[in-house]
Amino acid sequence: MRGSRARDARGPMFRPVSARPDFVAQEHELLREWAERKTFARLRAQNEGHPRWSFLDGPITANNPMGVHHAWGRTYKDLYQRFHAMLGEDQRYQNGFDCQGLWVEVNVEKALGFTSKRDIEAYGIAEFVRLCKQRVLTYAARQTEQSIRLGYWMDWNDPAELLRLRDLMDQDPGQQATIQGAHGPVTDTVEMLVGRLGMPEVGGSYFTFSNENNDLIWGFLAECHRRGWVYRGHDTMPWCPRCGTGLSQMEMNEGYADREDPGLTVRFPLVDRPGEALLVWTTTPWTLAANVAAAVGEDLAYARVRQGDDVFWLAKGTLKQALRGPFTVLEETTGKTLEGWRYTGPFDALPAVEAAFAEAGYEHRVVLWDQVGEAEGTGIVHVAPGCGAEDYQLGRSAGLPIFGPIDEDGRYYEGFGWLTGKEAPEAAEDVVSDLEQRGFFYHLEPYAHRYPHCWRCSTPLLFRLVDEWYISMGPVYDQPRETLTPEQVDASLRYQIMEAVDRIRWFPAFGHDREIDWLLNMRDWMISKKRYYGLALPIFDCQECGTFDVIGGREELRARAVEGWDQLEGHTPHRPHVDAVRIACPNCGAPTARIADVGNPWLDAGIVPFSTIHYREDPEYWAKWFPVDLVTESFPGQFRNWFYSMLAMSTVLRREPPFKALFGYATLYGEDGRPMHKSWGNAIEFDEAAERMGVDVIRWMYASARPEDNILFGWHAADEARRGLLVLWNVYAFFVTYARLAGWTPASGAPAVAERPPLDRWILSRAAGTVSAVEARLREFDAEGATRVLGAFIDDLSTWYLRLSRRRMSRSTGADRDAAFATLHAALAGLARTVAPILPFLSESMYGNLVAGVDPAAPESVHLSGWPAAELEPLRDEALEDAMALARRAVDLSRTVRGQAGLKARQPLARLWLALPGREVGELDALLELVRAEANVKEVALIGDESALVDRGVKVLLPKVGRRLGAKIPAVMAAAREGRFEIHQDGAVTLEGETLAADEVEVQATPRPGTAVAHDDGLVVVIDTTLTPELRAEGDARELGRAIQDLRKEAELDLDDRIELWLDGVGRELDPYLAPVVADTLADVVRRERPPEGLAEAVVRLEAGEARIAVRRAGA
RNA sequence: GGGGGAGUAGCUCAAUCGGUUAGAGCUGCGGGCUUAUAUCCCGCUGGUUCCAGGUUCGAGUCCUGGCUCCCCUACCA
Repeated sequence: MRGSRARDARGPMFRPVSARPDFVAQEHELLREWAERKTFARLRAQNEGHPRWSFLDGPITANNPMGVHHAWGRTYKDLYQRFHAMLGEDQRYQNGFDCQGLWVEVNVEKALGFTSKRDIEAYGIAEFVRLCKQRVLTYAARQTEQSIRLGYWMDWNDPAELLRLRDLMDQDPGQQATIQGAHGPVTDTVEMLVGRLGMPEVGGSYFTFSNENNDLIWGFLAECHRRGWVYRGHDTMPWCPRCGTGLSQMEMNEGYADREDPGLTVRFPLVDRPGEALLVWTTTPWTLAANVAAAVGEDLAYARVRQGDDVFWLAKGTLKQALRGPFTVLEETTGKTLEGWRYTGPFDALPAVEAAFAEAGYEHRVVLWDQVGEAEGTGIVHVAPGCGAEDYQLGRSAGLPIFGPIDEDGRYYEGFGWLTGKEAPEAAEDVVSDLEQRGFFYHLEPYAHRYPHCWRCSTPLLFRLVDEWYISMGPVYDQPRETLTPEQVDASLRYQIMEAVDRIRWFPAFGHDREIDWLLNMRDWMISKKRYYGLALPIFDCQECGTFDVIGGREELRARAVEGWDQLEGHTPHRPHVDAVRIACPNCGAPTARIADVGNPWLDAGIVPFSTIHYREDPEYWAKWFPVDLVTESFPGQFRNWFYSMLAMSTVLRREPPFKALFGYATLYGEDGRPMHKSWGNAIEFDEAAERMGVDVIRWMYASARPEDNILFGWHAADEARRGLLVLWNVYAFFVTYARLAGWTPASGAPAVAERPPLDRWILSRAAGTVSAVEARLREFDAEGATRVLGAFIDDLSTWYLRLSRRRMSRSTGADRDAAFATLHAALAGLARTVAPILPFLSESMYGNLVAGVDPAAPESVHLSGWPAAELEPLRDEALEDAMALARRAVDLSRTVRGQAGLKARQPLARLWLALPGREVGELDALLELVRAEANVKEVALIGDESALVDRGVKVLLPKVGRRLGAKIPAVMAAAREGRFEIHQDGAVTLEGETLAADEVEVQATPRPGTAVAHDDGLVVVIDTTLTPELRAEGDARELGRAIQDLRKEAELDLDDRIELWLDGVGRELDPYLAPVVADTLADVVRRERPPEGLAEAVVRLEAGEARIAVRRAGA
């Protein structure tokens, strides 16, 4: 139990630690403890007023429970904030929820069973918007709980309070309520309280539906308008007939998918050439009702062909692909000839078509268009300016009549005869059969292509003539950026944004170029949506004189309102209340209403560097925290979404970047490399992952992932990560186990570090180096590099330090034992603090036991303990680290050599010869002793590489001499391989008559065939394979020792149980070597006789023959 | 359709300025060490470096052509 500290005369002792930890249970316990002790609040208080580190959270859409992919980003967000907190820096800790827009609307519609916008209007916009807000509160509460579970330390709202507001809103949004704010209770109507979430007086997460957020976007839009950048576009836009809204360019990219459409070839009879017709191809038959012209390429070759009784015109290059059946070419000409030819359109009789043509005084004719090609179709393009953006452009420049055939649900308008009221895409079949009956049909075959779909509801998009609102991005100059004049940049917002982009550090670095690329290519920003729940665009459009104005804030609106203010008073600035307000048109004075449109949701997220840092209410505060030090999000999509909108808005408002660094990461997939999908069985819910994997394991997986690569997330990957953490845990568990046995605590004392053996000083140096390397990596947002550094240290600690020091802790006494305990304790405590930002639970558990539990003066949480770099730095000794690396490699080589010679590691050998690379090695004697013990040899002898024990080899440094030697290279290399060379006094080498200077070759020791030798980078190890009877006997004794230990384990004896030992069939030649075995195995009594029945016993195969052994707990 | 990037062991990825025997980790198999370990160590298996040409003493690397995949971008009918 935590808190129940064992105490004896020496003070508190470590609490026992299981070697089979339940990480998940431990995490829950620590969450409770942090909550009880208010650890996070204490951390904030501890750093208050210190130098600042400003992190800005990208809002998570509060529309569903949080997924494991969100946990990836939230791991980064939390670990960098924790790291900077340990550096003592003051932070804001404000989470954000993205609240407005189609995401939420679609889900609420689904819940209500709605299928169209008419359903919403019938239901009531006010009610609908209220349900949208309630949904946001529901999932904000849910995601808050999940984030807390992840260990994410933020200034969270109490989830229960969010749900209470939701329920109060459900009863009556107008009722008064009180919530506990940051500085005391706050009372307001429920609706307004919700609108004030995240504000300074309320605290907690920010919500993009807040009054302040909406208000500041109004200010931004008004500023754009002041500069003349806001305009209304009358254009043909991609349109989702289900959602009843246009899509911006940013949204278009999400929804491309393969689709099959009817590829229809129709005939347009020529008015002035009886019996002849143009052949025209389209994949959208429903647009034929809006046909206005047929376009041909001016210089393209066209042919007049006869097929039976028919004569057709089409591009020469398309004859084979477009025509069915035999044909005869009658004539060839260029597109220019066809210009102006009149033809009969397929739906000329429809009233709407007649009216549009009559108004324009126009008849169907052939026009020239440079975009016409022959790759598909007939080389004659059906032009419907009301049904396609390019058609629209052509229509405008050629002065053609422009009319759109469909309404916002995708149904034909009045005036389209039998088509009226039909859904346009579904009408295709009827259109085809109608054309067949009326003689316009030529051919139909399915056509597969990539077609845009609504990214939200997957409905195929239509192209529809609408009014939308835009922010102009300014001209694109056809010249390199560096040659632009300041005047040119001042005239183009996109280049101003690019200047901000240049001033930001992008991780990974390609982000910079990708953002610039987007800015160069993007069109004007479409900011309107014909929907209900979202930012109310503050554009007031006078129906009398056509002037529009943009209102910059709620107060301005109040001041300028001439009617309807009372209906908005007391409400958040959402539809429908805001729709009631009228202002006086600045031009003609007429009462003017707001346009019905709501805003693009990226406006909501883009303003947060201002709204959430109180740009308007507290400029001094804002200036302290802006620009922020870091934003981080998954990068797919965000270069054109959040990153873009923040950059654009900050550039307009401040002409400076809103953040100094951006860290982006890729996409999360299932373990099988495919997107997570419930029906594919590879999806993992966050809650399930947290409770089965443990969040520290999850965080370690995420932190160690390469952020620019997609991550494959799954149970196997989690098991692998857990194995790594268990190594750390077991080192810790070992320490605690033996420290408790020995009664050692930090209060027991230990020799000064300088007095400890090199191995101790080495691991302390490694700990110090690890902290500083981790710090350097985390300062550069390189969590992956940090985990690699930590992993290497854990490996060193476990497989080298602990393995070599184990006996000092389990069997030694006095200063040597204390030095080992103190060293391992310091290494583990330092490691716990270093790993704390990444593994907040595991580190807290270790620290709580190793430090806080035994030292009342220490900070009570690892997260309050500060970054340990400065404390550990004096322990650094890089020369010792280099030397140790060499020693470890020598031991590895000795094992390789033993393997070659068939000698077990347990078999002592008389001698090991070692040739070191030329450089200086510090503390040589101590290290050689270490190698001796670890390699299990009686003596280590140093040899030079000229020793008779090894051959010498020559490595030709090709990069240096390759150019000079040229064609002689193969012969020279062969000579080097075969040992045909002469080494001169000065180090030069002659091969095949070519003399190479000393710096052009590397002379190295190589194994001589037939000896047990291994080498690596100048290091050579040779062993004496001769076994004397004494060595064999000693080896047998050690084998016996191992077998006894096995038996103890098998008999489930405690580590400190004394035993009685039976050795049957063990020869007297082993006697000189049995003393350490008896001591190690804690044997009080040794009986050289057959063991009695019923004991734990085993048969051991020794060099000297089989022996039977048995153990029994002493006194049992 | 346009632009960019990448194809190397069963999987994930290295390989300096072109340098001669293409390496790691994971997986698999064999062996070893160990009363902290679920670990670790050693070895083995595994390669047409996408394909076809070219340049060079030498090509995974450079050049040409093709194939495949990924990313960015894009309503050509």
